[in-house]
Amino acid sequence: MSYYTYHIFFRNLANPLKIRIISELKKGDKSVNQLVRDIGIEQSNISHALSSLRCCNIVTSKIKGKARIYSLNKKTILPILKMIDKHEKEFCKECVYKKRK
Amino acid sequence: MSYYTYHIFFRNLANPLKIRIISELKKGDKSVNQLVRDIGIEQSNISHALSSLRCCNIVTSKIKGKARIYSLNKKTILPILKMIDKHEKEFCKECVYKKRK
DNA sequence: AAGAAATATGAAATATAATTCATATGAGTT
DNA sequence: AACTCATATGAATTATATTTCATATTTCTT
Repeated sequence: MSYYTYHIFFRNLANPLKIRIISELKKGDKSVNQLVRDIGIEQSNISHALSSLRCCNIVTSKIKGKARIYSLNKKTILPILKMIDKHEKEFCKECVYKKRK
Repeated sequence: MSYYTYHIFFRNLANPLKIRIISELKKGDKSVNQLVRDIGIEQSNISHALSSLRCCNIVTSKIKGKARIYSLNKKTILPILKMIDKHEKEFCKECVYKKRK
């Protein structure tokens, strides 16, 4: 696969807001407004983030009335995040960066 | 796990040069100079990238004579990259971004 | 069809990350 | 200890990504 593809995909996971959105969508499907409320970040910002997640099929969406409901592509994303958790436990017991923030 | 941790980890995979390095190290362990030659990017640039990969334990290193030999942490990285390949085949048959570059 | 609610989009401003260049450090050699 | 080769590091520059703000679309409601 091209380096560019990885780049585009992982850029989404390298962004705290996008990870935050993913984490909200783990709990269940949500509209943009619900995400705005739950995360406390302004709407256009959330929309931009969603559009980037959508373009890699990390999330999908469907229209419901006036709203657009977003769902997480759990099949791909959950195992990847789980792997990183495992990696961290195994290899990053006392990494420096864990101390920040 | 903290959003910050994901951020730090995935930033490495969201960078074409770092992915390039990972891809070289798949083939086998290499010194900095070997990477410089094989990738054709200047030394300090490679070193900066390696330092960032090292800090997440995506690569490890050991000294051998004057050189420092880098190895890929295959246990974590190979399955993750494989997953993305699979994700792309399954969900991104005609994504727009694939047309670029 | 006019208005309102929900979301998306574009462009400018800002923040963050990558690259470059000069130089430091460290390990082997003479 | 001085020299050389290999690598690392810091700071400035440059490139890239994110945020913000204004506004456009879309769909429902009346």
